[in-house]
Amino acid sequence: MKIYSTLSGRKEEFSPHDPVRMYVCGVTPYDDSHFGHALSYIVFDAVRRYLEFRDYRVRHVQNFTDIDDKIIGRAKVRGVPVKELVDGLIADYFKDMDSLNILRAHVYPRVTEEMPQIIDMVRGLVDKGYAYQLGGDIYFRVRSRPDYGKLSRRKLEEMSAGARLEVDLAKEHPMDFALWKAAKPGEPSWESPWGLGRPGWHIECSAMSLRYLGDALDIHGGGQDLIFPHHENEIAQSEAFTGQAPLVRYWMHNGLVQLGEAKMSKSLGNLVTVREARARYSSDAIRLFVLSSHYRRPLTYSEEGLQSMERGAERLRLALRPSPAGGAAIEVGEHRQRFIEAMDDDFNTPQAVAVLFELAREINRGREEGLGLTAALGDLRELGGVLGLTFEKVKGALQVAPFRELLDETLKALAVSEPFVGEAAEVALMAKNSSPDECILELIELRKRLRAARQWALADRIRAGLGELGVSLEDTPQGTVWRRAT
RNA sequence: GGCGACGUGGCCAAGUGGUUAAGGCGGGGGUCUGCAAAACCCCUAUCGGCGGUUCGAAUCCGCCCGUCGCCUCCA
Repeated sequence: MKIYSTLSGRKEEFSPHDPVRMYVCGVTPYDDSHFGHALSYIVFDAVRRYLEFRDYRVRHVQNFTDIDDKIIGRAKVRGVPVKELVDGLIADYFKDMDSLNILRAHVYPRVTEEMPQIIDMVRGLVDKGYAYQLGGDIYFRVRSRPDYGKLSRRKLEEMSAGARLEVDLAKEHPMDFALWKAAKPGEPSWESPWGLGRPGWHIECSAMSLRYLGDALDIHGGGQDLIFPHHENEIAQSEAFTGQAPLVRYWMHNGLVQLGEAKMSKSLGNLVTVREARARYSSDAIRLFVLSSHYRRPLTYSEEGLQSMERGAERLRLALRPSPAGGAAIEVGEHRQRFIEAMDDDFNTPQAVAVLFELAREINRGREEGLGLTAALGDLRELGGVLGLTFEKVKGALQVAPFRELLDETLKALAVSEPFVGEAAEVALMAKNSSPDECILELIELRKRLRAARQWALADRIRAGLGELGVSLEDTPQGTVWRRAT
């Protein structure tokens, strides 16, 4: 199994600890989760599920950066305490991610609950000469690390040259970054050896990954936008603190979501939230959309793309329809093998998805030939599950009224066509207090009688009417079945 | 300005030196069906441009054109 690491710029053979130490950068909860978050966490969810599928044990840690300028600002705007804002948004985060069938990490450390560890680390860095105090602030001395820039492939000289920096002249080097920031009046703060303050942005991930996973991680994941400065700084301070390198064996960075011409981001305001996306598309459709392109490539959000994946998801679901136990089983070992080969190659989910569709075709073909499908169906479900597919189509409840109306209209139409009036009245009575499902079944029953009498115009009108209400009919040898249209 | 990524059929998207260039969606034709639906079968690309390396390139090198990301908060 090979994984591409940003640090080496190459695919490398995967040889992790047991259990695999996997740290994924979490969100800063100051607003709703958007599609970019969905992409990142779907990707790393697939990574984790695949590792577990391959019998690795995985210890998965993901943080919440629950204190920072944006959070403080947002809390002020909304007039609520920081803690209240953050707790609510974290609850929403879990709701959103659950709705995408994303497995929960084993630990979700929060910055505000890790202060002693963070302060210890900052103090250690000061003691070892890697950081210095400036007023109530502590800065990391980037020049103390000769390999600073190794992840993002930058050199300090190049960066300080053209960068847009508000230069704090007191800092020893413009790129020195804050480990600890002195408290501003009215903002949340914590006691430290340097007075009241709060942690800088990067230090928490170093402190928390060290605490929960140790000083040598296997996988560290996040979006490509975190490579610099966040992960670069994490490497610098962690490796300086522990004296242990490399901090991470496999740096995995997912490509960013684009919306139209530009990156989707909070600051640009061109967001599609997870909730909005989820209201329109099934979890499977969203996951297929994301996983049909390689995780290291940018992905352009598009309604058309999601819609086409919704149809694809339906195709997979239909392939899983139960089938009577048939004769000789169809051969599917090859698909399983190709799925594994694809995923072993740096999580090539687009190829893995392709294998799923090919397996679905194989199943449908076998079904037509009356072959045994049990093993094949099991494989499709299992391999799809590795990509986090549920094969469920959860939709809002149908409203009964339109179906009652359609039933009434149909009965009225039937009133002028003799042989059915009696039966129709009977049915109408039965339908009086029925649910949408019962209405649909009544309509199907009426249509069945009409078809038996070769009254196709009326029969087709029922089908069309149901179609307009989002219900599609399928006449099979076993009778007529209905399902929610995609 | 510095660093990096990308440009494959109508749309999306794998492939990254050598048999027929995956897969999805869409489109066309057929089978099944009263008609549909679903499903199956068949068809629908020579890989941004130019030049080079090679017996052989979408796949390596150079130049050009175009798109995007990072360098500042960000998954």
